[in-house]
Amino acid sequence: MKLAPEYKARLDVALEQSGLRATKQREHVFSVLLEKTDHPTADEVYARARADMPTISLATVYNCLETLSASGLIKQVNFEREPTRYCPNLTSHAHFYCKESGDIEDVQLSDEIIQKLKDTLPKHYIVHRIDIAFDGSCGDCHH
Amino acid sequence: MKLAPEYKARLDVALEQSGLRATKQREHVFSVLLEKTDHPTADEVYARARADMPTISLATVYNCLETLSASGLIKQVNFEREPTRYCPNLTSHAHFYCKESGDIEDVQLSDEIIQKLKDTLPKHYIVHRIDIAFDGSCGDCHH
DNA sequence: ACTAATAATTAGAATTATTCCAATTATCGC
DNA sequence: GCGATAATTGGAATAATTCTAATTATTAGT
Repeated sequence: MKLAPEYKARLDVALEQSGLRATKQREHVFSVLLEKTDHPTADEVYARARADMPTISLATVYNCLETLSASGLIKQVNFEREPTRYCPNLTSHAHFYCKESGDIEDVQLSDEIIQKLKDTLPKHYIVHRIDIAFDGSCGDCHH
Repeated sequence: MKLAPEYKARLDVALEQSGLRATKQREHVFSVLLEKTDHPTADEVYARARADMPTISLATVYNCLETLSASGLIKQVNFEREPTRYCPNLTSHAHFYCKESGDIEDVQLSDEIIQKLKDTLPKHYIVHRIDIAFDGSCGDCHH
């Protein structure tokens, strides 16, 4: 679970820009998210992080997820009332949540459709973020 | 805070179809949501409901909001980790959340754009619900 | 209307995800 | 390496929501 040099560099730059320190824990939590991009919850990240860093605390996992989000390295994803999930995919995308399997899939969105959505708003509105979540079944997972 | 006959009829039909009873509390909670469509939270609905029905409990408000949602009379709206809000607008729409004022606005969406979004998914996917939330500032509210 | 069966309401306890707190430990610039 | 500052830690606290068990209301059948 070592962070590839390109991601390590990206992490250092992003934290630096936010005036935050690059700690072992932040690096490790980032690597956990990059390793398996299945949108884990904080608890799941905690469980995975402890495998290699048994002394990390849940509070620190929450702190790291928060600082990584604030630095723009990861995104938070919310579905209804479920626990927040975390995602290192920084491109414009929606999420498809399959009720049958519980899997969450990234759905790439074109700039065009994002623009069309923004165009539905009054012109002077400023958009900081668009969240798009599909609920349904992907049909690939009859169990 | 009396329910207009058309809404009373709609409520009765929808509850009937779900095999649920039309109780005073369900009617009253529905009327609270129709009266001011500003996307109140359960706590806010509770406060407003108590004005005319002082004995209603918070648990009942949650129950009513749940059954009204399940019967398709209202929708639940979630923003990030904030408490769930409730909305009697049943048309296809997104929500715009203004960080400055805290106001939530309905944004009508054309069938065309909804279809375009669905088209980004593999053809065999079945969509039960699409949630679209904008975060930003509406510019109308500099305070 | 009356009764039995079932469903809904109620108040409060329980749960869950998350945040806060105060003490300890680590990091960074010098 | 040292001192200042920031981060981590474990546990307590919080907030929204759900659960539970007892009471009350509604409905269908008589």
